[in-house]
Amino acid sequence: MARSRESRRGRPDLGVAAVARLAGVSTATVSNTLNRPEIVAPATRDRVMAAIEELDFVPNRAAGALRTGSNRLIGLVVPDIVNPFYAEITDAVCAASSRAGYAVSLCVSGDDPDRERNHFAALAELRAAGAIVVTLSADHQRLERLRLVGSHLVLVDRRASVSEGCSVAIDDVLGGRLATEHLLRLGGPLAVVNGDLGIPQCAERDEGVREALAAHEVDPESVIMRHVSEMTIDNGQQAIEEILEADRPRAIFCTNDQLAVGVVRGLSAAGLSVPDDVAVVGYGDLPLAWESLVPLTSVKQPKNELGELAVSLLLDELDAETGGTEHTHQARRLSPELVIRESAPS
Amino acid sequence: MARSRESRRGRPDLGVAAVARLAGVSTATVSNTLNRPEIVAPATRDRVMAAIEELDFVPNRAAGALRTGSNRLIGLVVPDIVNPFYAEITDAVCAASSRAGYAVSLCVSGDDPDRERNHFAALAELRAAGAIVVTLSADHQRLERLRLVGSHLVLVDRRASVSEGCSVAIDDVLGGRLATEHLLRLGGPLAVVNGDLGIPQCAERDEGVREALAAHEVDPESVIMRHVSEMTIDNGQQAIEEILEADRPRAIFCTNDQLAVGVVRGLSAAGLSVPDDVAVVGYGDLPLAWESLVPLTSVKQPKNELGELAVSLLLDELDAETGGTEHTHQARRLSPELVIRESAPS
DNA sequence: CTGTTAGCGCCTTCAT
DNA sequence: ATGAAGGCGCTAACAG
Repeated sequence: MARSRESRRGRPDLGVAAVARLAGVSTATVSNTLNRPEIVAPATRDRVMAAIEELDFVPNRAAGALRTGSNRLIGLVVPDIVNPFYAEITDAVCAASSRAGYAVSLCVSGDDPDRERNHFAALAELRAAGAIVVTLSADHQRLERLRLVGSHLVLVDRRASVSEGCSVAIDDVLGGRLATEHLLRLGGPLAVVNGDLGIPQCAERDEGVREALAAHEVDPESVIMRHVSEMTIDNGQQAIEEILEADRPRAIFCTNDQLAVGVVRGLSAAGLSVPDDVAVVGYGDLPLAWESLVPLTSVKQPKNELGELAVSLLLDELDAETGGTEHTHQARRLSPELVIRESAPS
Repeated sequence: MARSRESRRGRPDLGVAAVARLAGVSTATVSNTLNRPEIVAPATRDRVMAAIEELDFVPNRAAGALRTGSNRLIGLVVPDIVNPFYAEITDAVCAASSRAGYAVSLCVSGDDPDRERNHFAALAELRAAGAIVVTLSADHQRLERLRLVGSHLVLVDRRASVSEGCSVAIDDVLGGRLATEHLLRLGGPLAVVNGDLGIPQCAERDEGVREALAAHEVDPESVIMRHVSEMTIDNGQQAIEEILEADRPRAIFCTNDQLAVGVVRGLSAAGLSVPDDVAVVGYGDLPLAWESLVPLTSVKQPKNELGELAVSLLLDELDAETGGTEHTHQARRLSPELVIRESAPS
């Protein structure tokens, strides 16, 4: 096959041998200057570098990977790249990986097990070093299947049941508590607009609410609890309309920013002022929060750290295998914090 | 190195040879079953498939790539993955690539030439088949440098100066004209809030405005033209405040949705109703547009098609090289369309 | 510190 | 339709 020597657009695909010849050294020395510069004599190293420059040599990683059995490539699976939450995690993962010299293979799964599996098959074929997976709904079994493909994996945004591997998640109980405590200081009746408690995140945020209530000796029965099926702006607006028919809360905690925007909108439509009449706290601190008409006080999830930590846990696991150091799986939790804006000032 | 045979977590890394042995055929037949199933006798094929299944064999793509000189991998460079515009393009690119059996290596460049170059170097080392690049500000020279790395590339969202390669962009002149024509029908004074005309997209949208003006015989001098340095919500709000000091437009075209949201906000603050007193059209059709308090009429850019077309142009170019068919570079332009919502109804 | 050498796993021509 | 064999470019022993 003639083309095999011309993958770089016409120019023949030279190899270490050519560089070695030009520099007057052996191929091993070329390989060493590339992979372990420190063990090569500076003078030789310079000569080799010059030759590389001169020939415009680009090492063929496929060959290296074949030889060493693994690639500096990590897979990233996210359910939805348009969602800013996942987009920010992706951003952080790309940045951290690239800093460590790894490429990132992205798969937008749409939370579809098939696409997830396809991507994993591809990663296995590429002999990727590992993968970072952000799964929305995967059950235990589905996760196990993923682990079986073999590459090391770090789970993001899932409360790891067992420490069968590393994981990074956000402490949503704490988030719920922070939001609730902030609102409780206002003294009036509290309302909570949440999603389906079947969703782990929602359940945890709810738990945080209850913790705060208990700590402040507030009767949970006195709190207006509302659940919507989908956590959208429209449903938020509808929820507040229904609430206002019977009650008049002084403060409302919405377990995501979309709901909060809807609630603020409904409140305004009802002639109520935010935050003067009713204070509102959202969750997620998405762009939506600050772009909102009245900028939202919201629970900020450390998405950057999430991504970075995921990469560093993965790298640690990889280094352990290579360097023989010990690696113990960890289930890390990151603390969110409350960002105070106009919808619920301090 | 003991590990080299254990890249898949403990299980030894079997190869075609093991499969061949189990199936009682030669390695060539295994390879054929994998790559050209149609030329293998169905019976043999089934036996091979069974053996593959049985052994849980995963072909090593690195070896194949080494042999054939290229990988089923395409690189994607975007300036900012959190921006929904680029996120949607990324989404489409991932989907289309994966459908074609290609993996996607993502690089978030931050529009930084260095990161861009790093990623390209990595892609070259991986012998990626090609790359899709969405560049914000790259000058001609920077693009040339990218092409030099050798892999085939498709440019997105840049008006390709010369047809040195394929490109896909949106016809922003048309977008500007559509928006303007829609507003012109209202008859009152028109205002345009745009960004720096040094940005090609802004310049084109401006040109579209002028085209529409000319077509309707409206004196460009009668139009209030305003330019902001950064196209943010805040600047939009400020722009409208300044405009209102001297004028009272009946319709406003903002060249992105952020500006439009700001303008709507400023209008409301001034006690003006949208769209009854003033109609507003945005550009981009981002989530922001429909999440806005008064949902924005906006120019929708076909981001999905952008991404898909980019992939298919790239694949065509690759196939041409492999299959010997002809490929002619094309600079495609996609037409935006106006999405009518409340801020400027029909 | 540097050179020699033997494959990594697969694909592919050539012969059967 | 199938088998045998060589080599893609690089790395990591090991020897010097």
